[in-house]
Amino acid sequence: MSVQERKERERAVRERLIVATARELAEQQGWDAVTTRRLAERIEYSQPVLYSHFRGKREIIGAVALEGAAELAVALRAATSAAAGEGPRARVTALARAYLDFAERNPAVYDAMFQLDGGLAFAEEDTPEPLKDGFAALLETLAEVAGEGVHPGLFTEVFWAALHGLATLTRAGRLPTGDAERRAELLVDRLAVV
Amino acid sequence: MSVQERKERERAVRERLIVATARELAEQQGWDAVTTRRLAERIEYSQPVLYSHFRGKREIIGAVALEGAAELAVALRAATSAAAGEGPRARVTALARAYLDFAERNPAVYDAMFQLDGGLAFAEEDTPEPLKDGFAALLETLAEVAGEGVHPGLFTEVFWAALHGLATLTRAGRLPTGDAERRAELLVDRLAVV
DNA sequence: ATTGACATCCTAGCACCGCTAGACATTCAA
DNA sequence: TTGAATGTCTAGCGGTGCTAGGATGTCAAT
Repeated sequence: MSVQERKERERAVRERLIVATARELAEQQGWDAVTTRRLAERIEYSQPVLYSHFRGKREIIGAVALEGAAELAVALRAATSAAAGEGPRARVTALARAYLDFAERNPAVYDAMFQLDGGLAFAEEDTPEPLKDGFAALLETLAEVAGEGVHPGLFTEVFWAALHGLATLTRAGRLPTGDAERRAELLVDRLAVV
Repeated sequence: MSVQERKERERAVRERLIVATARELAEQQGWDAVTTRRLAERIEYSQPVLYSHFRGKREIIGAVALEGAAELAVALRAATSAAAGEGPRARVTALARAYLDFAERNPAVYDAMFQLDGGLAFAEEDTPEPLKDGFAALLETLAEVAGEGVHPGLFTEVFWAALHGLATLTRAGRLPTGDAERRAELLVDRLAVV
């Protein structure tokens, strides 16, 4: 059965290549430039090969989104644990900064996660693990500043929504550039109960 | 010169028809369904007529966005002035509710304003008047709860971003349905200084 | 009234999109 | 050696935004 195993391995490699290439292309030229033709050309296969791995373009976006969610969770935990000894206030600030930083550095991935339709289920039973984990990473740090009598999950949702709003409006040019840091500080000041 | 005036009037009418039809179609079936062919068919003209009014589809989206911004400003002012005698806290709550309500009732228009590319300039010198006015409507009510030493404009940006995050994440199914009201209350409780 | 210039509008078509049917080659078990 | 199964490709479908160029109508000047 070694032959079959090798084939499966090669298939898995190619699938990762597709996702990585889609992501790269999206970061370089935006998601509009990620067409099945261009993507196929870049991986040096024909278009139908894409459809032997994914049901369609939307699933490819979904795959990039999952990859991004896992990375975001890692980045958030890295930031908060780096500020572990500095009290909840500093941890929340670090969390917010890390979140906004991720959105700014990986705009296409961020879009795949929250802006585009990747066919993923959110806030439901069959929500993929990386997405739940990303939310969990937020919850871990935010739970301790939710305040008395406030449900930590609800508080996390609100905090997350605020960060998401800042991230998207900033990047879409809807907010003046330059004050990003001050806005983040104000948000943490007000929302977090320390 | 009356003939020419009549023609200009008719042109203006047709332009409004295009925008209204695009909006209607978008609200009924989503922006994906708003193709130049379908739009042309609905207004009972051929496709090229659209391009004698707008440079392209993006400008049509932009026109819908401007219309929406004006309506949003009206809705926000109506809500706050209805709660005029109830203190700042009640006014801000009414404002937040009105904003989220508008986003929920007019999803396609909201998308045109903040999600899609309508080719509009935001937060710049040549920002169209309706957009500035929409922000102004927020600012009027929020300025009095910005808190000491906090720039009202900056505070409004943060508050707006939070509302925007709630609106988009809720509608995209990224947040559990049903708790929308509690999230809005929490947001007002924390952000507004009363 | 006729003519010519101008404005208006439509038909037809471009290049591109996501996606798929069916032909072709290759690989493997009988 | 052969037949089936697997893998990949070419070619094409119906759709998209957008536009060139021709047809039609309207007007002022003769």
